[in-house]
Amino acid sequence: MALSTKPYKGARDFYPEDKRLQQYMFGTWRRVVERFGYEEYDAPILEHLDIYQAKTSEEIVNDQTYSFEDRGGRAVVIRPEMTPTVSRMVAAKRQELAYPLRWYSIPNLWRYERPQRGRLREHWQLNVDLFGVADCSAEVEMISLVDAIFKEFGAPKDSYELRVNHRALVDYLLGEYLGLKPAATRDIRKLIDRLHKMDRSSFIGKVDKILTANERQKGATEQLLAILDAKKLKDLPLQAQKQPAAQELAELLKQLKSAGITNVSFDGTLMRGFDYYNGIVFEVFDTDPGNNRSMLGGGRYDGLVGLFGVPPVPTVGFGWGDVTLMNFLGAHDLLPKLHTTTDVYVVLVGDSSQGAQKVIATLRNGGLNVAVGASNKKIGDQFKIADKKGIENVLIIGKNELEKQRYTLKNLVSGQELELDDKAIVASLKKAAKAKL
RNA sequence: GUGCCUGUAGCUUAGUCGGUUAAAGCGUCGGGUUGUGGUUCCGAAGAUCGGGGGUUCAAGUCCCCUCAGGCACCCCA
Repeated sequence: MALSTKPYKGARDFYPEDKRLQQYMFGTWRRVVERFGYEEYDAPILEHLDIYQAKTSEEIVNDQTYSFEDRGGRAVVIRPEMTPTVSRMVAAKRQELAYPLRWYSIPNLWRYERPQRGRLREHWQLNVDLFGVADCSAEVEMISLVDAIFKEFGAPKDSYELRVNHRALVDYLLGEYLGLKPAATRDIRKLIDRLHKMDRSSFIGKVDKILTANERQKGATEQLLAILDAKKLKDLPLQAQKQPAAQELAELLKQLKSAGITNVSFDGTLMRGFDYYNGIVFEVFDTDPGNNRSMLGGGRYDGLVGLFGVPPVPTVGFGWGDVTLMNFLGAHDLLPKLHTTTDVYVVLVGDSSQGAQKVIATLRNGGLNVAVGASNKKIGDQFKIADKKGIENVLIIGKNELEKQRYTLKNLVSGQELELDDKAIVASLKKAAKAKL
């Protein structure tokens, strides 16, 4: 029986052309995030199980992690998300770090689940966190940063939508305003999270099952629907609008507006799955109907660092998956044409290999990326290989060239051929490379 | 974990009511006289039709099982 050539289920091989795209995406992420003053960190892919048990989400920890016992009997997990890890790192150096702390990472994460569109078992995720800012200027920065990344990818404003909500506002509305008990609040919150996947009547049916007869009689169902239908903060009940959480959201929207970010709106149905969020939460949706899941999400989690036995640090962060980003870029025709990093392919004619070494070294010392063809192949074949690899320039080195110390440089795109000495080749190719940028 | 759908050359697919040696495009490889690719022309290789069982004179085609993949749910990036 032959071995399978497929990669592990839900994971991807990255052939050079795939890797090129990945590096484009990661490079764009890095560039913008660093423009906002964020610094890159990293951590091991394995973590202790218990750092997720505290605050992630029950289902992820129990059913969706790759977890095992190591040879020393320790409960180990392949990280399913980065937030607990970075919180652990901050907690470990809680006293010596200079706040606010701006950190980012692009880790690969694993979750054991059935793969489908926009969701694999292994994915890479841009994680950006701002530690030490308690007011909503942190959220303003975070969302501005997200918006700047979209612009850097060339995304038009109508291709994505930012939505915001506030955990404390949700708690107030469900708890104090509607008067629901904590257990019912939690169930309703989970139900709201799935609201857009069902029709209104089945949603109402499920709400009625959670509510007590007394609550239903008092009109809690209708009140809940009215809240969820709110398109703006001003559509909410007056008492709710006076809540600090609502005022914080209003402040956030106001500041984003003056930053020129207008495709952001309040969405009372936005919940987010992780239990650790305690303040403003936000998500970005692709407006293409083919990608109807949230592309990235985040929010405030002030309590997580404190779980490691140090004073808490107010924190806002988000995660953005490479799979959802790739689907987005594809749907909106934003994938760039990417080329090999090799500048020139040397075609050796006959027995010229030894004589060509000096020229090749000169090109490489001059900063060019040079791949060398096999001299036992026919010239036409070497050209074909260069062309297939997408290498734009071919340098022919044979007897004639070595005698004259001038070599034939051919551009495969334009078809133009030049006879130049080694210094002139370096200058010419460097100039061409520069013009491309 | 639950449900639905799909498996035919490396890839994308055609294959009639079950009927002889399973077809095409792309790709790959070779060639169109020995120092020029991409375009073009000629040619070749490449498929036990995912696997196993069954029905039948006859199965790529029908039935069952199984494996793999996709989609949806759950959850989430």
